[in-house]
Amino acid sequence: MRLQREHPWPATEAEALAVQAELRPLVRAVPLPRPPRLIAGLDVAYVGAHGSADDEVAAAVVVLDAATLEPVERATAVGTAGFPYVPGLFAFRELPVLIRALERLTTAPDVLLCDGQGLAHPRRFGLACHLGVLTGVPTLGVAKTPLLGEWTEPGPERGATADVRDSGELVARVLRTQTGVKPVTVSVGHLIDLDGATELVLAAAPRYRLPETIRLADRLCRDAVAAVAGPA
DNA sequence: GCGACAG
DNA sequence: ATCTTGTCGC
Repeated sequence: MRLQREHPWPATEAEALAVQAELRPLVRAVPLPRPPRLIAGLDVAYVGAHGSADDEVAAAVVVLDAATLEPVERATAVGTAGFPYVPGLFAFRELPVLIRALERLTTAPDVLLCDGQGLAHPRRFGLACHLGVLTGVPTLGVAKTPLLGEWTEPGPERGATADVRDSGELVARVLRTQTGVKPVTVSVGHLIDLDGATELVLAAAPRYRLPETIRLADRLCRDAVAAVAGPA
C-alpha cells in the first residue's frame, strides 16, 4: 500500500512539534465505513535499545483475516530510528520504518492496529493518529501502559472497560481483554470511533492479553532483529 | 520545582 | 524498547 500524503521528516523536537500541530486537525474520529475484512498489526523491535537517534530498528506488519484471525500476509523492513526517544514524539522514531514495511504489502488492510497511543496523547496526536493521517487508512492505538489520563478500575471480567479522561476530555478506554489480566489502553487513531476501536481490539484478542495482530507482528520484528544482529 | 513519561 | 532466572499456575 502507498501513502496518501507526503511527509517531510523533522530533525529537531521543535520541527516535530510543528508537524504534529499541522497534521492534528486532519484527524477524524468517525465510525468505520464498513466492517473490516482485513486487519493489520504493526510493531517495531530494537537492536540495542538506547533511545538514541541511531538505534537500529526492525518493523513488521502482519495482515490477518478479521473473521478467523489467520495471517494472510506479512512484511518487514529494517533501518535506523532517526529520532531519539521522547515521550510524545514517539512516532518520529517508529513511523519511517513502519511505513517502509507497509509499502511492501500487496494486500490493503481495512484497519491498522498500532502499538501505542492514538488520541490519548498530550497533543491528541499519538502514533496511531499520525499513521492514519499519512496513510488515509483507519487506525487505532493499543498501548500496554497508559501515557496520560485518569480512570477507574474496570471490572474483573474480560470485556470490562472504563473511560480514560485527560483534563475532562474522553481520550481512550481501558479494556480488560482477558479475565484477571491488566487492561490495555485503546484509543482512536483515525477514521474509527472509540466504540468501534474497543470492539475490534476485544475481538482480536480472544485468547491473550494483546490482540493477535500485535503478537504476531511482535514476533516477526523480533525475528528480523535476530537476523540482522546475529545470523550465527 | 519535582516526578512521570507510549516503545 | 531491552537486559534476564526462577517460579507460580493452568
